[in-house]
Amino acid sequence: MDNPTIKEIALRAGVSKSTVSRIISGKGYSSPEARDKVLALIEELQYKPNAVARAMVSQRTHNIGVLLYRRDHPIASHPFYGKIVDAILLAAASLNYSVFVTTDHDMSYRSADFMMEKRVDGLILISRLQQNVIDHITKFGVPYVMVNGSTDVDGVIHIVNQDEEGGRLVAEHLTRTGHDRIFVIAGPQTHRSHHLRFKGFMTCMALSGIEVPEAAVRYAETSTFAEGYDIMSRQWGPFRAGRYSAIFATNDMLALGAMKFLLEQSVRIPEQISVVGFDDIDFAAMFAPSLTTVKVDAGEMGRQSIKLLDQLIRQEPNVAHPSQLQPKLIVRQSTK
Amino acid sequence: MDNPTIKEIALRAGVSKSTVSRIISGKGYSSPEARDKVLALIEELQYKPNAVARAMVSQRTHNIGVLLYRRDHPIASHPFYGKIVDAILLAAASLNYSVFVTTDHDMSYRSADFMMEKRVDGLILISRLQQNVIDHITKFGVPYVMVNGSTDVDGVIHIVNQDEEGGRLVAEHLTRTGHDRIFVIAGPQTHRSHHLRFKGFMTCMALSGIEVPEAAVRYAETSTFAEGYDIMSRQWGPFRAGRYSAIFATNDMLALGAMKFLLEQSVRIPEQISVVGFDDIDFAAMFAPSLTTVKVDAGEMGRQSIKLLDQLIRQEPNVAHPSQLQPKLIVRQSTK
DNA sequence: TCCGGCTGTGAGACCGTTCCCACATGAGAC
DNA sequence: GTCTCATGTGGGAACGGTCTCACAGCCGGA
Repeated sequence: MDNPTIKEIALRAGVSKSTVSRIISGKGYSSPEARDKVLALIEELQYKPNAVARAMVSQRTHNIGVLLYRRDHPIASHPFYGKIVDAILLAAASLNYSVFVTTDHDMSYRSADFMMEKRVDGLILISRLQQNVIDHITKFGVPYVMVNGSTDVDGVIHIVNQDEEGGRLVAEHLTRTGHDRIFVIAGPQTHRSHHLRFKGFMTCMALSGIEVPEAAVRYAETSTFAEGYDIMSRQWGPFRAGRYSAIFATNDMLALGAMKFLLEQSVRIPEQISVVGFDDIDFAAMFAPSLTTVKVDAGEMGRQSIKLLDQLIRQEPNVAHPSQLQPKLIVRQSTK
Repeated sequence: MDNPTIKEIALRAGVSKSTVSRIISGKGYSSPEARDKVLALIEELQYKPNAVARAMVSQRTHNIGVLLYRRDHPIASHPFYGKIVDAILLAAASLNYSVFVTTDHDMSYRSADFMMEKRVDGLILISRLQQNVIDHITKFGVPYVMVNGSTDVDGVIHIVNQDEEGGRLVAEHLTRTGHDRIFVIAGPQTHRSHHLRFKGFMTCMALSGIEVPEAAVRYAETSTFAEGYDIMSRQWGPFRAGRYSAIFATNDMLALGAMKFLLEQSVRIPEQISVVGFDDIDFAAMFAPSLTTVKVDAGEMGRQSIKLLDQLIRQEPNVAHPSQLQPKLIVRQSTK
């Protein structure tokens, strides 16, 4: 039942464990006879090298940790972050890394410390990590990259979308399609991406000479569907009065929540109100009507993150900081 | 930069590594003076025990592997399986397990073998694993549990929903609300849950004396949104003619796809057609109109799976096979 | 003939823990 | 005064690999 060891193989093959090791790793000399015998035994005994023992001597586990911060529940199943995780999993496998996925709550150091005990080769930090957690991790001296984090930290590889540009794309699309009374639902401004999307949008609107008054902006506490729905329900008065012709929400969840409320009030989208979101989560395309949004390439974020992390781990000389990802406007049924 | 070792601590504290080890583990004797000194050094040097070395001697890694099978892309981000993974992650952390998440494609042994090399303490298999993969894993002698797998395997702990009962709930709900012309979209019948949901539904309908003719059933190749949409678009003729008053799809994705198509044809839901899904993924509640469905407690599945796996790992004498989870009908806007 | 290089092999240190065992000290029982 | 027993400590094997080193043959060239 127990896993056979290299010693076991050596014993049966009548050679030393050094020889077996050499044959397995393929470096150093070995005679064809020894090779055949050992290889046959490996097959027969279903020998699987013990990665723990290997890690012990090589000081490399070939494991990496993914840390997600969670406040509002969804984590792996989050429609956006889940996509990043998926891409990481796939890309990591192709580079022979195994991935610990872990979700840090209540901003403790617990998961991070845990990953350190496990001696991961590197870390990927996703979403909003508190600054103190980042400082804590930095002290370990383990390579890490951030993905779509809440803030930029100097010198840290940070994979992000060109969110400001994305905001601009939205403004452009809405103004070009004739909207000038736009309501904005701005997600948590403490988060880099919500902030920049909002900023990019506002800047571009100002440049177009279209005013977005203070009253037309609502700041959301969270970036959830429920929050979008709530905000819209509280704004129902002005909307019924025809004050606005379009809505921009800084992420899809907020946009969909808002849409849901409007549809329940029998508002026709896009005939009466146009809606634009941001992220292009799967559900954006599935909603009825489907949501016009800005695509953030979560898959590419995941792939880049582990590619860069791998370079850091292997200590490649000059790891290029990645360029920000290009957002892309996706026009669907919710705008006209 | 390098992590301090127990030896380092011992040297600085002027004691042997045995003593340090004893103090850290808390078993065996140690003097208060030694304890103070060692504990202070641990704090000062930020000593973190090396889990790799620990695993080496204890033959327990405290790592578990989660294997997901993926054919159609979504994995961690899958609205249903992602929920299970989330619950696993949380529950595992509370039992001090770290979790490797891995996604097996093209039914290879690769991920499974990889997990074995990493010497995980146990495995959780989610969704459709091919029988040969299961056999392969069984040979390792590593404890594992299945969650919502495609087939029941004898003697294997398998955490599933009472899908047949769920199908019954749907039939009951639809007949009670006066529907007798029901169209069914049945997901892949090779998958246990789709099959049982369908079977439970049909059995109950037959008992109610309401016929569901062959022509009113369409079998889906996959269980995706796109498939639901496609199937409905191909059935548009009969629907337009008013042939059916309700739809039951064996999961939410299929149901939502179907609804999306109907809404695009300006069909009013539920006034003209009622729709019922199965799973209660997050989107079901968010869709407009929100979807009546049967809730499958993915969170509970995740929690049970690691609880049971832990018992298997710790070799507790009699691990009770879990009872199937109770499904619950959730009536929302899509039915009347 | 001797020497150097290539081929093939095994002994043993090492990675960072845990744990068993030996041993030393002091107190209390007889 | 010896014999326990509790307390405290350190040495060293073991876990399963990798890797360095020493060494033994053999061949060819000087």
